[in-house]
Amino acid sequence: MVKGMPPTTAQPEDRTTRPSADPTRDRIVAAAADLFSARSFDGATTRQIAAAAGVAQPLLNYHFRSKEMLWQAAVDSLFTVLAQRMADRFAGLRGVDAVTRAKLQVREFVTFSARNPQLHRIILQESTTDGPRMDYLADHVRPLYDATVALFDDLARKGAVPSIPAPHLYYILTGAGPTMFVLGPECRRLSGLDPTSDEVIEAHADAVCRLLFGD
Amino acid sequence: MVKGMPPTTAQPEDRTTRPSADPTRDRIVAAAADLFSARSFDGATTRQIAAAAGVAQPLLNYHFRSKEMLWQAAVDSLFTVLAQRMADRFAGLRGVDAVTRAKLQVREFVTFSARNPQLHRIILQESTTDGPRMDYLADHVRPLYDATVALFDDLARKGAVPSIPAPHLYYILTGAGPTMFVLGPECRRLSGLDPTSDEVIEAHADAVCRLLFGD
DNA sequence: TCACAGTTTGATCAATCGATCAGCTAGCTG
DNA sequence: CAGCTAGCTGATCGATTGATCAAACTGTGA
Repeated sequence: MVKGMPPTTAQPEDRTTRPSADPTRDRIVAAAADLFSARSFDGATTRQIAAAAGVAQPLLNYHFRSKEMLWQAAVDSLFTVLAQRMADRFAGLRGVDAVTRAKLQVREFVTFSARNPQLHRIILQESTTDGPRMDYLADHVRPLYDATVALFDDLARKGAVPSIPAPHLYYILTGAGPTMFVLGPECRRLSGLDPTSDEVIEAHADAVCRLLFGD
Repeated sequence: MVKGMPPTTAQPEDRTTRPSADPTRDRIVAAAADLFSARSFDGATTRQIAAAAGVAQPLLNYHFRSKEMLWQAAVDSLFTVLAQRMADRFAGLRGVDAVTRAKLQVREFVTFSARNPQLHRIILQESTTDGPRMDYLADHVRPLYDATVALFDDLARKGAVPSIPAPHLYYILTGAGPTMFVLGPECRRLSGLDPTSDEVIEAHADAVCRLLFGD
């Protein structure tokens, strides 16, 4: 039973330039993120993911030990992209006053979630099941939640947003921002708008900021 | 796992009924609505639904021809309850002026979605897959969408809500209202609030109305 | 009373799921 | 060169899926 030892976890310390597994791994993770977000954990099959990545199905169990751990790797990559994006945006606003910076951060959140609805979809899926995968997600979301709540508390003190308890404001923002894009297919059918177009995304960011900040 | 050979129905009243199908059918539909919303179409198995309804699994194929049609029956029942609830609320507000009536309707929508998140969860699940089941849902949502857009257009003309294009306001409302409760398990972990408690629900309805209507 | 029809169930089907295993390939190492 | 090993695949496993079928139960009408 003990054969070639499968790499247990995703340790970036592997400096091997062998037949280089990393590109293949990345393709699998990207395909997994897409299919898990589109069809949910149960709905996406390992064969579909393998086909989308252009590899054989057993390779998923080779690189990741199970479907569950492949899901975790996909979630990790999505959170990494989101955190990187928000950090970049924050770093680029060093000199700006707090309220203007907050407005731009909200805009960034809306536009990012419009073009990357996968993470929101996965969180919505797992939140209904409420299993151990929800624990995993909550640990990733918590830093973002804490930072956002602190931001809203500060803005409310400054009078920039209505004095609504921060947790409620948080769920109003995370609902009002991405829902139009998470429900993209529905939105297209009902309103005729294309939720992937730049104009619609900008208009929605305008709407959310207008409602939150008053103008 | 109670599998008595006599019918396992724990019904205290067995007076008149022949094996009439309707009560059993209703139990199956209710169990299907719960499990489909909690675990998605693929995640919920027909055996789980049958067990929750207290019947054998082949009975689902007897009353409904397939899993797909059972899902449609569950969706129908959820939409029927929602439409009935909103119609009742609307009928009870005959003499009230338009703006006050709109505020109370928004409150009703928020509190209803808080206590009945199943429908929102199902729509969110299917919107990511975007298959024929999304067509089925869109046809049910369309009347609600049209009515809400017309309402927002009227409110914007009256100056009661910010002059934001109605489709964007619609998705802001359908996002800001139910998301805290659709993400109930996440909300409990991150904020410590109980999204099923009356106080939290009322506070969220306050917050949404405050943001939409300004006061 | 008895046969009939609507309900319900246990047994079981083919299909598909995630996972495992042995074996093939290719590149580095000595 | 030969040997080794990480990367990868075809074949296949047991478990579970939705669905089907014959048989059994039960109240009702004749």
